[in-house]
Amino acid sequence: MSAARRPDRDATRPVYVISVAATLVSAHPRTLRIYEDEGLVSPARTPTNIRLYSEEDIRRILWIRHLTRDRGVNLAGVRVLFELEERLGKRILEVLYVEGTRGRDDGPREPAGPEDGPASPGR
Amino acid sequence: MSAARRPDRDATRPVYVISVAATLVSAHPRTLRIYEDEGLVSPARTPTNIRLYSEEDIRRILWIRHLTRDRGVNLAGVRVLFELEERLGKRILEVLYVEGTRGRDDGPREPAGPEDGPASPGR
DNA sequence: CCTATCTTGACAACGTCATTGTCAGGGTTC
DNA sequence: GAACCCTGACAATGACGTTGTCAAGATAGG
Repeated sequence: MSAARRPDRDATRPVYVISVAATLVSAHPRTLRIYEDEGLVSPARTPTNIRLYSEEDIRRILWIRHLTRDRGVNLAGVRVLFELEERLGKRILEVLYVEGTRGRDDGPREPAGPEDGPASPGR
Repeated sequence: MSAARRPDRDATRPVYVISVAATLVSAHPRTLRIYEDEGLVSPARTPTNIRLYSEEDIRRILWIRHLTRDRGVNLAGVRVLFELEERLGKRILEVLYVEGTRGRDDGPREPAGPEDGPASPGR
């Protein structure tokens, strides 16, 4: 599983409908719609207006979940952080994970995000 | 010394007691103590345990006020932002102000760099 | 000495927020 | 036709930010 190296399996490819996406991030569909209303994530839409989340969208949402649940940051804070990330180039948040995983064993392993390991939520 | 031109006017010099500091940032003394409990600011203390805020402390607090009141960020978010700033070296927050002046010109001249700029919140 | 201000700790009120949940009326998918 | 999606609304729950006060004691300055 998780063998995604096919070119056609782009992480930006919209594939998950909201119920699946919600399951993937352990949140209520309602919550995902709220994130979208708040401008924190922008899933693609089918020609008939159905939301489709890509792998990147999922990762971005996992960032939001991490920041809000583990760090106690509210959505306004998440917005500022994303805004900052967008302005300062890329992954500045990744720096947080190094500390977020508490424990000083400088393991070169992946920051171990909520699940797969966060990658910059570039939209 | 490599210090500023005037040791007497060092921005790190502790001078304001809590009531004065509270007035300067338009907050209740209680609020400043909370900021300290949250580890967001660390004013110096006299040998007899009285809090003394420096100009830098004041600026740091003004940042907190701006982020919380104008941006809606909670204290947990402020903590993450400060942490990020500390880790990424310099004033990353300053970037926010460039955009912060967009939309509503709330331009809080106080917090940002009316004098020297955010001057990394230091500790 | 006296009075104002400081200290910590507790408790509370007020408004806001994050999240989940549901109900409605209607469209889409298979 | 059943299961899912859409938007919009309303609400409950728990937590947070800020201000405010009360207490009992230490400190500063005239």
